[in-house]
This record gives sequence, C-alpha cells and structure tokens, in this order.
Amino acid sequence: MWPEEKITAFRKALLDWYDAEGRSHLPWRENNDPYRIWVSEIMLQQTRVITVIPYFNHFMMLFPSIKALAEADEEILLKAWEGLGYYSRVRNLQKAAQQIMKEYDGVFPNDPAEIIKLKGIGPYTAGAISSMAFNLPEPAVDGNVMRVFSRVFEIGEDIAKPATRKIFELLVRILVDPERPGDFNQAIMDLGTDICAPSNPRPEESPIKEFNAAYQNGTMHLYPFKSKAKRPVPKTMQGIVIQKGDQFLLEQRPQDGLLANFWTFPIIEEDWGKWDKAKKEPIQLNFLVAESSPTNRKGIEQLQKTVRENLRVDADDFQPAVGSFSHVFSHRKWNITVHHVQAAKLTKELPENMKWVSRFDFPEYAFAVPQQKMWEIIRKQNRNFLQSF
DNA sequence: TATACGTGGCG
DNA sequence: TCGCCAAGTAT
Repeated sequence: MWPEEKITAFRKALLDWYDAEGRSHLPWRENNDPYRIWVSEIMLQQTRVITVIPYFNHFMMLFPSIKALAEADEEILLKAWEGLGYYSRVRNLQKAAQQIMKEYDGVFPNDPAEIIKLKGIGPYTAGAISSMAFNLPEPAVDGNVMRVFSRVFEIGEDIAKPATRKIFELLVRILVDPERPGDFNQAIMDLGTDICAPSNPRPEESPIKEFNAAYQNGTMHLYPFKSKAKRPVPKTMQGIVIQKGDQFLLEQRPQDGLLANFWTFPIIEEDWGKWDKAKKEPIQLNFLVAESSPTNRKGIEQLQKTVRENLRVDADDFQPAVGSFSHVFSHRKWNITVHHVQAAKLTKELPENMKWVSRFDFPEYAFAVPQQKMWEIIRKQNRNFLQSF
C-alpha cells in the first residue's frame, strides 16, 4: 500500500476534482436524507443515472416517506417501477421499509451492521448509505470502483467473480477519506462513469492520472479483467392476444421467477419435449405456426387447440401471426410471435391466474416491456381500421 | 460459488 | 444484428 502522504494526496486530488466536476445536481444529492439515498441506490443498481432520474422523482412524489412506502399498495408500487427492470428490487424495498417501521421505529438505522440486514441491501448499498447518509468511512464497491482501482493498482483479478469485490473493499477501507467518505465514494463512481469509463477511457484527463499505475505503465488495456458472460438463451414463444369486444384475456405470471406477478397476454413457450400422451404426438407449436398460410392451417389449428385446452378459451377466427419481435433479458431471449384472435365467448371458468380486462383499464396495470411490445403490435394493427385504438 | 433477475444504449 | 455494459442482491 502507498505511504500515508500519497494516500492523502490521492484523496485531495480526487475530492478537489469532485468539488469542481462532480455531478452535484443529481436529485438524490440534494441532501443527506437516508431515505432518498437508499431509494436512489436501489434504483441505480445495474441501471443508468439518466434512466433513473425521472423514476426517482416520481417515486419520491408517490412515496415521500418510509412510512408511505411501507403502507403502499403493491400494484401502485409495481406501476411506479414499470419499465425499470429487476422488479424484485421494489418488492424488497417495501419489505425493508416495513422492517424499518417495525424494528427501528420508522427511523433508518445508522449502523452498517444493521443496514445490511435490510432486504435488498447488500455490501455495496450498505456502504453507499453508510458513507453518504451517515458519513461513516465504509467502502462502497461497485463496478465503477473495481474498474477504477483495477487500473490504479493494476489488479488483474476477475471482477465478474463475487469474491473479487472483497479485495477492493480492503483497499477502499484504507483509502477512503475519513472526513468525507460519502464524497470519496461518489467521486470514484463519477470518475468511473466518464473519464475512467469501460470503453474509450480518457486517463490523460483524470485528476488521479499520476496515481494510475496502468496508465503510467501503458497497461490500461489489460484492466479490468472480466470473464465473459454467457449469452442469453433463445426461446421461441407464442403470444396469444384474445379479444372479446373491449375485453382482453390477461394471465398473471407466477409469483417467483422472471417478471414475477406481472399480467401479460398469455405467452406459450414452444416445447419440443412435451408429448400429448393421449394422441401420442408431440405438441410442436412454432415450426408449424411459422409455416402457416391460407392453404396450410395445420400450425394455426394446433395453436388453437392448445389455446382451447390450456387457456380454456374457445377462440374462433384464428388468424396467422400479426407480428413478431425479440426481447432480450439478461439471461434469456424471447422470440415472440404474436397472434390476435377473437374469442367466441367469454369463458366462465377461467384458471385462477387469468381474467378478462378492458383495454381502458390497461393504464392501471404494470406491464413489463414484452407485454408493452405485444400491445403496441395490436394497436398498430387495429389503428388501420379502428379509430378507437 | 454460479446463476437468476430487466432494460436500454452504444460501438 | 450483436455483444457488452450500468451505482448488485438473493439464493
């Protein structure tokens, strides 16, 4: 580690730059309110600042206090997070708010050991809140911090591995400015956003270039080392939009897993391994659907049969696909073919997780992006001949 | 420890 | 089009 004088000089160079060039205008930097800082840090997990700003302002208006958040209706909560992604974040946010109301009398705890016990708060966020809201000299190590210091100290450990974070925490615990820990942590992140960016960094403009070993040694291209992520697994899906007048059939997804609890038009995954035991034939939706035409309706009929059996909806007038699109998640990719059919009648006995919803009530629902894309296809299709869409 | 979990932007 | 990236956490 550096001698004490060098550490002091590093802190000064960084904080002088931060005072002059840091992003002091961000809405969650208006004050040191732990609630605001907490909400912002959760939103900022794996999410860009520019994306977060409008969500943050709206969220604080809807839920201005920990108490308001703890008591919020879950539908309203999810709607406020609509489009941000990683939706378990907002569920955990509310759970933590309820934890604070119950265990800490509604006052955000100021002890790192207590903070990290809150749902959805891990080592990074605990350090961020501790340092920014309570001025405690805690490390807040995120991707930016690992990138900056991997270059400064030429650390070649794989930053994709969870264990690597601990190396940087040890480092930052020593380096962090004891007088201004929150500003120190934010300064590193501001630096990592632009000057010390992942691609096309400009180290010659950096306030700490004299401290940057990789820059001095011409090894910038080697740091940070990050192992490759696996590419998303493609899945072939059929999106089934079933309409009866103003009503559309929506299905609520399971409470765990991808897009948990979200309402969507039914989405059927192609399953080549699934066999119809009675008929002794595979249920193969997609390749048949893809080949369907006015003269070859086998695939469409297969789909219609599946809809009747699985969704318990007797849909007539089954048309070929009205559109398609891809949606990439972090770990999988949906290639969705969208079908629009008119229901012969409203089925009385729907499965528990399905219901008919008027399209005029759609604005009250939180729709994940795949659902929004499906709805956009239907709207465009209908705008051609229906003014009301 | 490795994997699940969203979305949008950029080269 | 595609791969990578962004203020991570839960399990």
